[in-house]
Amino acid sequence: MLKLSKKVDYGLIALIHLAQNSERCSWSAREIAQPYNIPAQLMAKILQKMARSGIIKSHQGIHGGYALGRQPDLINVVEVIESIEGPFSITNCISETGYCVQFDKCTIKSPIHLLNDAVHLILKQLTLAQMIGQGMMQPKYNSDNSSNNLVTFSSLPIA
Amino acid sequence: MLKLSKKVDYGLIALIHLAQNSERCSWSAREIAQPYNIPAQLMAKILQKMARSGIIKSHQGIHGGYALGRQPDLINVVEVIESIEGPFSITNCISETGYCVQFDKCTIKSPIHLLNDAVHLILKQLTLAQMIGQGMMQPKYNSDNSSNNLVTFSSLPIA
DNA sequence: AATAAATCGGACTAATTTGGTCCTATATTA
DNA sequence: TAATATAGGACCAAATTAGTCCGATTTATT
Repeated sequence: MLKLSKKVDYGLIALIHLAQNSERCSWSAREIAQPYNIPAQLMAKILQKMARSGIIKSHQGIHGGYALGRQPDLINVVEVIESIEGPFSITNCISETGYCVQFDKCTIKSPIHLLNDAVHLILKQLTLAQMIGQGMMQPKYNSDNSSNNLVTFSSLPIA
Repeated sequence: MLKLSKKVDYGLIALIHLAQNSERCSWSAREIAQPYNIPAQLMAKILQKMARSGIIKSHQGIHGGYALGRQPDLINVVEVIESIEGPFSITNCISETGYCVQFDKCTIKSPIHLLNDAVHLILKQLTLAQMIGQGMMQPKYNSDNSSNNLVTFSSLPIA
């Protein structure tokens, strides 16, 4: 039920690892996986997917490995999810493969859409930079006028 | 990945059905399920769970069935999810059965918690009343001072 | 040139979760 | 007392997710 998959968890852990250990410019899948007890081959797969989407960059060969592909403030959680699991959506009826059988009888389309967009926005606004504590969770004013920032983490209780 | 289950979908559809057809005070599981092509026995299970938590009320016997247990504006999506699937959480590590193996090595606890609370809040604020169009998606001002209304649907793009 | 250690990526298997069915018991009303 | 409903546990099926295996390629080092 509305759960983040382990793969995405692992992906986020890897990104945080890379961000917090950027003095070394190449970490192998095994090196990243080991300290967190994550299966190395699985981690490799996840890193490959994130590499394909440009979130991280890879280089092959004997001293190959991974590093961040962008600065932490330019990497958000939606990208991570989508690079690992494909297009983001909270229900099955909003997939690219077509709509569900019940679609025309479905009474929850529009509220679900609303929910979907709300959650999407939250995930899009959470960046790796925030996750590693660069400006994370401090209340901040939303003084800019790019008014698609409708839900901000800074307005949350824990903040 | 972060998907609403079919059971919750069905639960919401049932609630909307009851809310929009409240002139009849008793709908059987089969009657509710049929028009949406939902398996009747499965719907029965879901209704039973919602009844146990008080969201709907049931009465048994030959002309038994279900009706809303509260007014639509007093029923929110978190309750529905939790009545059907148990405690709400976006990751497995925040379960009541204890924390995951990686917990102490886990670097994403606090951002995940943040996410969890944000999504929880959104779901809690979406009521059945909003879903059936009673005040749904119209922009409205947040003039009350119960300042835990931090994220409002009225502030979303689609609104 | 050979070797070692890494990524790349498809195919496959295992484990878990979710969706759905079946069956028996109990309640209620005509 | 018969018919039709809910209640709910046990169970099976389907789908999804997690994890493994393997062969190919890349690249630095010896």
